Amino acid sequence: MQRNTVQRQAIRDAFTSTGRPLTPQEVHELAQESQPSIGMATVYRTLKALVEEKWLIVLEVPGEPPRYERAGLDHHHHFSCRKCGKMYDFHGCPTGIANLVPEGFKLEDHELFLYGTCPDCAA
Amino acid sequence: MQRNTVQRQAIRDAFTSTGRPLTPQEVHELAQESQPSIGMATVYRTLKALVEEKWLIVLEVPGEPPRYERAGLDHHHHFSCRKCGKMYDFHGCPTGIANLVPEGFKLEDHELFLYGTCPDCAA
DNA sequence: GTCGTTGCAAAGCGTTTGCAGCCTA
DNA sequence: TAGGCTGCAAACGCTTTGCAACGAC
Repeated sequence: MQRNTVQRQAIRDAFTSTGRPLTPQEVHELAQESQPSIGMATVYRTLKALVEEKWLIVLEVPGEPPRYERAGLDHHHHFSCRKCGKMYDFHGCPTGIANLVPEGFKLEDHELFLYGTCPDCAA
Repeated sequence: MQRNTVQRQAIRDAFTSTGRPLTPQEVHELAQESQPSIGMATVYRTLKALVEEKWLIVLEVPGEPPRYERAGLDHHHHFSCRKCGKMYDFHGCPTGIANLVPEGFKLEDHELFLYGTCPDCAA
């Protein structure tokens, strides 16, 4: 990512203005608001480049297309609301994860997804 | 699923003999051991049918193709080996998951994925 | 014999890549 | 001006679907 083009600025703006994890589709639609002729290939190439330079990270979600969000957040997990589909960050980890793996398995990392209802939808 | 064909029996055998979650690819390879001419289309169609009749359930994994495993198992989670890509079940849950969610969120379910090295690959 | 099932090939669908022209530095 | 970047279209990998032949009941 050596040159600062209007397409790349439009993609970065999509993240800074929304402040939530976005799918490539969402990025494309948001970027088209300022750059109507931008193509999906550019979106994918730019997302990949922004991940490589650690401006974005990939958020893989079970059963959904990958989302991208701003890098630099602390270790956290995600809560997915089953009513509105929005995804929220939460901090902290359950204790004793290391004790769960059977003999012989070497644990390196973990990923926890919580599902339920968010405050907005519970009201 | 009205007729019991040799192809369907081969697919069911793949699950009963391995006892772990399988990708469509793995199912195809295992089924080919007894039915070499079986096609991927049949695998996909049969997996879909077995899910509909609740003999299998779909296991969606972040960043990986979906896997299928026997329905009716106890509550459990999954360990994914980063070397060979195989997925294993393990039982038990970390404690205190309910305490992680912020005020106002209603927790209904959770999914935990562990990543590391399996005993076969650690050797 | 019926008609559910199969294998093949083609079609979809989201993502990646090749390429000629564009435009930033 | 050089060469990184873009848009288009073709290629790709995985999954689904159309269809004629097959075979379980």
